[in-house]
Amino acid sequence: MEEIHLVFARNLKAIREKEKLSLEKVSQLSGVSKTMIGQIERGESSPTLTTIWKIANGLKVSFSELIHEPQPETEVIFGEDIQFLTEDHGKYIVYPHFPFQKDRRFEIYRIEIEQGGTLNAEAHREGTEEYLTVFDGELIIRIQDRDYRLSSGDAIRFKADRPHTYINPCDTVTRLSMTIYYPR
Amino acid sequence: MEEIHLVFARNLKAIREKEKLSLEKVSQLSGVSKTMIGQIERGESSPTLTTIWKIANGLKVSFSELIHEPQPETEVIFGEDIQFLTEDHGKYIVYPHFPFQKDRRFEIYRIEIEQGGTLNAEAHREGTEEYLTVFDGELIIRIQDRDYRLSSGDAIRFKADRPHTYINPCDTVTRLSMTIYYPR
DNA sequence: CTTATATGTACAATATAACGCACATTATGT
DNA sequence: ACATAATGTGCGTTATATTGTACATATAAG
Repeated sequence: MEEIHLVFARNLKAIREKEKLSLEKVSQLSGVSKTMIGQIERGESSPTLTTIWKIANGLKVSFSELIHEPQPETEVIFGEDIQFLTEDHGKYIVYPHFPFQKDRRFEIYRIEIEQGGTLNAEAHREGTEEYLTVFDGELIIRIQDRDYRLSSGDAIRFKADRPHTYINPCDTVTRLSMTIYYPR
Repeated sequence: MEEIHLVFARNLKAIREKEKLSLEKVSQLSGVSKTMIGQIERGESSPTLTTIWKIANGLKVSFSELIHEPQPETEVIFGEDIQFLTEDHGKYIVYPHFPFQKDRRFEIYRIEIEQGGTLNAEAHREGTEEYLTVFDGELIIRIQDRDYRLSSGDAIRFKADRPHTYINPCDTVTRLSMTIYYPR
């Protein structure tokens, strides 16, 4: 996921050049200093909400035009490029393949749990659902004192707006796909 | 026009309370400090683009949900409440009745020009148009060496993407309505 | 009532956004 | 070529966004 302020930077510069405006002109139109406009365009600064507003008004463009990242029709994410996260002393590894995007309502992760690895997850927002598919090993999902044991090839859907626990009961690694859906 | 960060503040607090989340929880979800969340909600801070992003992601809400100001069906603007601007040593007074809004494409001002008042306006963006209606006095609009003289009751539309000048040639005040339209 | 826990605010310290000015470089005109 | 203006960047200063800790108040538990 590209840094948001770099998206902003690129969009701002594109709009400015499309309108054939100088930094000075944008500065006058928006009431934001020329220096700051330059820094923002170069991605050296993450503008404040009020300055974003000033710029949007000065340029007569919508907020979303400035933060919109053009989505390619096809997108490839290579595993080695993903910045993963770990829990439970490195035994629980999360690969965020498709993080949340405002216009979608879900995000997709890949999870690896080493032998004996465990993770206690807090309750998510009301109505949130999780969809898990196990690819390798065994997985126990504990939800409200109920245990569900899944093997490779199994899948489960459950309401994630309550605490739940992921457990790898075996001595082999467990690998699974996780999709989280946020309603509304 | 209400300050944008106050709109953000209200929306954030509304969403948080709707979800029954504490400041602490929002902090964990977003990775922004509890203190900062509190300050933003109280309108004491104008958050940075990156923190706006963090909050939007943590709460799984769209950017626009946080900056959207619910528009009442009917809105009354009292002249005395308007913060006016002056040019030409106070002889040219601007009352911004309906400033630009992203989803609209125009803004409406009321202008008063004292006797002998003059304003040289820079060229606006390509395609911009102005619609003027004179209510009192006389007005001369100078566009590319052409003078257009208007009296009370007259109106004019012209392309404002070039320099133009407003002149009150009389010894009485000139009052007019100005609508600026931004294409695309 | 007392103790513990949670929730929101006040405060001091730090990081960084924002500004004004000066500089280097590039266009523009004569 | 030269002067002039315009454009974008570097720098020091100021303003403020952000954080962590401590505090106050409320809420729940015993």
